[in-house]
This record gives sequence, structure tokens and C-alpha cells, in this order.
Amino acid sequence: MTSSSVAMLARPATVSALTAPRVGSYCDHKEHCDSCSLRELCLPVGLERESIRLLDRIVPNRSRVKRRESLYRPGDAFGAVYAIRLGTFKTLMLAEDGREQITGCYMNGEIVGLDGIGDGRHTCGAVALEDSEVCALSFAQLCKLAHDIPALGRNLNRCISKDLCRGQHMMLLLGSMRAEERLVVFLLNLSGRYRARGYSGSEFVLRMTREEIASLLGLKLETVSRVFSRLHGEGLIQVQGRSIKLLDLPALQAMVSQGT
Amino acid sequence: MTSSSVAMLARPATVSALTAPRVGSYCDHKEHCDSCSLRELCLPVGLERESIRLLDRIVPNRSRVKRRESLYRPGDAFGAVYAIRLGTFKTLMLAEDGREQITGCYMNGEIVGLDGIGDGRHTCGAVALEDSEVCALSFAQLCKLAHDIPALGRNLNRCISKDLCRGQHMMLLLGSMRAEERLVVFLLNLSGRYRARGYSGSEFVLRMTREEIASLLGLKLETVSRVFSRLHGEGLIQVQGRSIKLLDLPALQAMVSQGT
DNA sequence: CGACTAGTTGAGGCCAGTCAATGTTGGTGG
DNA sequence: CCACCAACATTGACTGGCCTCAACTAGTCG
Repeated sequence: MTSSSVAMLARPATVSALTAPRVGSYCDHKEHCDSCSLRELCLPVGLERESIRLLDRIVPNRSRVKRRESLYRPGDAFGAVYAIRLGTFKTLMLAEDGREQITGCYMNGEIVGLDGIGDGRHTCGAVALEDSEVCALSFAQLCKLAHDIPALGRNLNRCISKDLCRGQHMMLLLGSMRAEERLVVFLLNLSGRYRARGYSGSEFVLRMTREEIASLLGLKLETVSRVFSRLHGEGLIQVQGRSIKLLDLPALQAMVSQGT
Repeated sequence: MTSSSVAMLARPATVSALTAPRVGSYCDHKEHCDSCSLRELCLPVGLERESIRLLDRIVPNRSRVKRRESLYRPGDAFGAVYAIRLGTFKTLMLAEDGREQITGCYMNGEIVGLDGIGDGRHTCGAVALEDSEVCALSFAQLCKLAHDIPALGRNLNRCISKDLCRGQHMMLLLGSMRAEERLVVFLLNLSGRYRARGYSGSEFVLRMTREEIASLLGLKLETVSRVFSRLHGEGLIQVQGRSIKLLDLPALQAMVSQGT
């Protein structure tokens, strides 16, 4: 089952797109792990050259995923995890009544799909927020390789655990913060992650709609819009559609580190 | 660092209790994994006899943790994960301003402490809700052993990933459900887990105070109390302090699977 | 240009929070 | 064994933050 899923990824786009457009198309160029700019954020972090070469051998060509396309859907059989090479993804869960809750936002260098390891089935879905590219890693092959490269196994464990911590932080946010705090935490989080990637941490473009941000933060889109406007009015940020400029980082930090 | 942490666990109670009462006391009897009633819920699940014997060798004697004692605290160095042999634990996060958010409730056969793998430091704390017993597993030793027993490594990965999924479900709950739904989901969740352990799934005793339940569900204690009373009034449950009886499981299920 | 999607803003309502008083329970020591 | 106290829980009245509904604007794409 794992192999078939990965085999599918290697097939040309048209076929899979007609049946189930999970992974859009196939990239003809191969970027190797050891020359990838995300080497230090992704699974290879800290691995020695030779180990990276071995890892590289199980990484197939990158796959393109177009905006709005699903990488996997809730309930899908689990076969691979995906390293985001380029772009942004949201993960979402479906309630029994069909409501959709966005549970995370992942950017390049991060891994999605780890939620499927538990019981061989994805509990979440992952959808591209913009045209993106991922490296699909067969989980079976990854495990086999991790056995030969202990450091890779550790990195894998770390990735899952970090995702777990991310979830804990979201629970803290959803369980105990007011709308304004949630949004500020969200912005500061993005800021830090962009900075870690060498982009500006004070000026960036949101990849999500107001509605998606609202879902992620447990709010309604109007509330998100209103809070943006209020922060703008207070001179703390500048908002122009999805373009965000954080004008007063210290003040924003203070808003979430002190009560109220 | 890992070894020292585990060494501490093996020391008699008085010493560690005086300095840092992380793990209360030390049990003089040794229960072996292969005769443990939680074999099928815990890490050994599906392992062959010989593998379980090897795992057993790195499991030290059980440690007692008294009610209200911390197994580990947010920020503690990570060295071990803990299999709950007996009792119940809550995990909690601290906000920067000191607010405390309960992020989970774990019972026997479950593993806590996995959040520390990510960056070598626990993001959460774990506190016993009643007098409990845990098997502390040195993570370093566990990894070493997982290398020799691939199935154990898979189980470990599964445990972390399942915890991740648990978090996703909590996000769904916190992000999109109303007070009543949250509480019903919580009760049904407990019900299922008690049933999986051979206890009654329709009649059990809560280990948490109203305030703890409220924190876990992102509510206030008065709201929890009110919703309990309302459900009681509607004949769906029977509440007597912390004793709960679920009187109409199908109706409760229906409340959370249909919108509203 | 019209249809559509995304975003903003306002008015009003409701669910859950807040504050406060009272009741209940369980552990402790006389 | 019972009285006492503190922690836990319930209930009521009121408030307020966020949701709902709705109107309107600004881009975007066929």
C-alpha cells in the first residue's frame, strides 16, 4: 500500500489528476538534499554528508501541488510523509457533521503527514495554499533508512514531537486567549518562521484568507477582520489585504506575554 | 543528562523528595512487562515474547507518584518517557503570563512525556490526578533498543503520532464546538477509554475537578457545572459530584455528530 | 462588463464569562 | 465520632466579547 501510493506520485500528472488529484504534477528536475537550501530545517539537519546522500536516494523527484489541491485527505491511507520544498499548506480536520477546522499552517522546510503514522490513516487533510512543491518520502523506506542512520531516526522522532508541541501551543491559544491575543500570537509565530527562513520577519504576505485564519484561531472571519482593523488603527500593524507589516514588534510581544 | 535523570528515579524517595519531588517514591516490587495487564495498550503491543523481555530489562522498578505531584514540569530537561501503570495524569502548559492550560488527560497504559523529544526539554508538565505509578523509560535506552527491535521503534513512532492526533482532535473541539458539545465529547472520550480498559464505559468517576475539566475544554468552571446540571436535567447523564453515569449514550453521540 | 470571491463595517443578539452567595464534600484533629 | 475547615461545586444575576446577519466595497477573471 505504501509503495502504490508512492508509485502514484511518480506517475505523470494527467492520470492521477483525472482520478484523484491528490498530487498535481511531477517535476522533471531533481534537486538533491545536499544542495537543498532547506537542508538545515528539514529532515537532513545535522546529518553527515554520506547519510544525506543515502536519504537523497529515497527522495523521488519533487511533486507539484497546485493551489487548493489536496496532498492527502482525512481518512486517506497513510504511506508517505511530505517535506515541503516550496509553498505553504494548511492541515484541516473534519468534524462528524462536516464542519472543517484548520489545525495548522506549514511552510517550506516543514514536514506534513506525520499524523498518519499512528494508525495508518491520515486524520487530517493537507491542502496547498499556493502553488507548491513537496518531496514525498515513502514512510516504509524512511523507516528502513532510519534503521541504518540512527541520526535520521532521531530527526524523524523530533519532527513528530515538535509537531506535537505545536499542537500544545495551539491548545493554549484556543483554550485561554482572547481574539486579539490569538491573532497577535499567530502573526508573531509567522514572523519568527519567516525570519528563520531568511525572509523579513516584519513584513510578509498572508497565505490564508480571513476565513482560514479564523478557523485556525477558533474565531469567525468578521472577528479576524475587525481585530486586524483595530490593530491597524492602533498603529501596531499595517494591513493591506493580505500584506502585513508589523510596525511595533515589542508592543505586540507585550500584548501576549502580559495578561490582557 | 539522560542517565542522571533516570538514576534519580532509582534512588530512594527521601532524597529526591527533599530536593525536587518530581517522582515521589520507589516501588520495591517489580512487575514485568510480559505479565503486565497493560501489555496490549502500552509500548509492548504486538511485540514478540523475546522482544518484550528485552524491553523489560530497561524498565526500572515502577515509581509511585502521589496526587498533585509533578512527574515533570514545563522546561525540565527531557530524559525519559513514562508509561502510566496505574492512575491518571493531566498535562499542562504555562502561558507566558503564568496562566495554566490543561492540554491532556492520560490514564493507565498511556505514555506521557513524548513532548520532550523535540528539543530536549518538556514543553508541558505532567501532574498526577490521583496516587499513581509509572514506569520511567530512559529515552536513550529506548532508542537504542528500538534499533534492535524495529517493531518497538514503530510502536514508539505510533505513540507520538497518536498523541499528535489527540491534539488535533482537541483543536477541533476547542476551535469549533460549543460548551455542551465539548463536555459531551469529553465524556464520550473517557467512556471509550474506560471501556477499552475493561471498566464500565457508562459509569465512572472523574479524576478532575470542575476547574480542571474547564481548563481542558477551554471553558470556565461555572460553565462546566451548569452544563453538567443541564444534561442531568435532560436525563442524559446522572451527576453526583465526580461520579458520572451516562444514561443515554446514543442521544449523547447524536449531540456531537449532528450540527447543533 | 457582470459574476464572483474576498474583505470591511455596522447593528443587534446570545453564549459563555464574571461576580457573588450559598451548598456540599472530604479530610483532620479534638 | 463528630465538629470544623477548606476545597470543591452549584446556582443566580448581570455583563461583555464574539457571533450572526446584512449591506457594501474592492479586486479578479472569464
